[in-house]
Amino acid sequence: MRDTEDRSIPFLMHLIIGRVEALVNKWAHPLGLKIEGVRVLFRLLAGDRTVNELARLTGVELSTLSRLLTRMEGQKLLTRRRDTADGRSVIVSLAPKGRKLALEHQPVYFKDYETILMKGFSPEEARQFRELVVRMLDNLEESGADPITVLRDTNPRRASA
Amino acid sequence: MRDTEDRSIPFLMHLIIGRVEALVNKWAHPLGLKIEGVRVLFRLLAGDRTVNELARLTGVELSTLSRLLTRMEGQKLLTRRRDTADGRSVIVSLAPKGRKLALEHQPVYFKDYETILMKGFSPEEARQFRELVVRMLDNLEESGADPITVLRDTNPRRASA
DNA sequence: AATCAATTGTTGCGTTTGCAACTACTTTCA
DNA sequence: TGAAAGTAGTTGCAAACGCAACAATTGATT
Repeated sequence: MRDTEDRSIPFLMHLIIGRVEALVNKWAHPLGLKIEGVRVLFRLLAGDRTVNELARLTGVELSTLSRLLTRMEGQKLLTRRRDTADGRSVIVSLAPKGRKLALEHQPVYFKDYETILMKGFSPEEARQFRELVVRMLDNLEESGADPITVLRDTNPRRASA
Repeated sequence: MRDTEDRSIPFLMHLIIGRVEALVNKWAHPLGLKIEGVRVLFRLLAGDRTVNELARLTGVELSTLSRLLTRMEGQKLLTRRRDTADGRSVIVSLAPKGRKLALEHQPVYFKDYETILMKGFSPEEARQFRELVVRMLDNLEESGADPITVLRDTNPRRASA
């Protein structure tokens, strides 16, 4: 007998994400990072961000992120400085070492994991999957889940060097 | 400027799952459970399981699951007993209170979250999405990720009462 | 201007996590 | 049969987590 849960879409997606993130973590381990750290690096490649923005954009809880940033600062991957325009905010930027790492790995990274997942997908299937996923996010938002700000992201503080 | 990550399929799915599980957790909180606990209950509805099987089927790490089971046993939701046939295994069964809870909530649960996600999907779109998700799981497995045993589940130890 | 509300980021604290070590039991195979 | 290898489950431990409380700053209201 087969449980109902077996073919539940949220559960299957949960499984997929779990495996993908395990793969990414294994990949990122030699760099001294976990997947959240990788996400932060790649985000910053587009430009500086406040801690809050990073939290929204990466989906990492604020206090967790704060501590993660402390660690990554210790690894010389990024820097934090207080915003002179708004004294509450802290602006996070890539340090040279972090930029190098991000630039080196970003292109492969994104391509690889999508390639694995979508192997054997026709271009039309890939396109449609992507569209359905975005519609799911919209549906979620309408139904009272937390807003998903990534999809209407604002510009970073300062473009990447 | 828009980051590459914004439209990365794994990241978008990560966001979806995060929101869905937050919703489920909010829903499950009055029951004294979190989403993993809910999954365990629903699994057991189909029949008894060893701890190992439950871990594979729910995607919860073994030691985490062991402790979760201890808590749920304390809540009188389930029982544990050693397998007489194989003295290493522990068989987990629903207690009356847990069965009641699971029976009450399972039908709504699965329907609800899929309904939210797939709102506005045509039957054809829903069918195709499901198919593509399953193909993703297969792709993952081929590419060296941990096996995803859920899709070829064996029978439970003993059918549900 | 003065107060009150709201926002940003960090830290304290109790809980939870996952790895590794461990015990207990079973299977293998020489 | 009897050691060695393998498997199931629990627990110790250090690290990580999220909530709530907090200080610092800015915005709104009068």
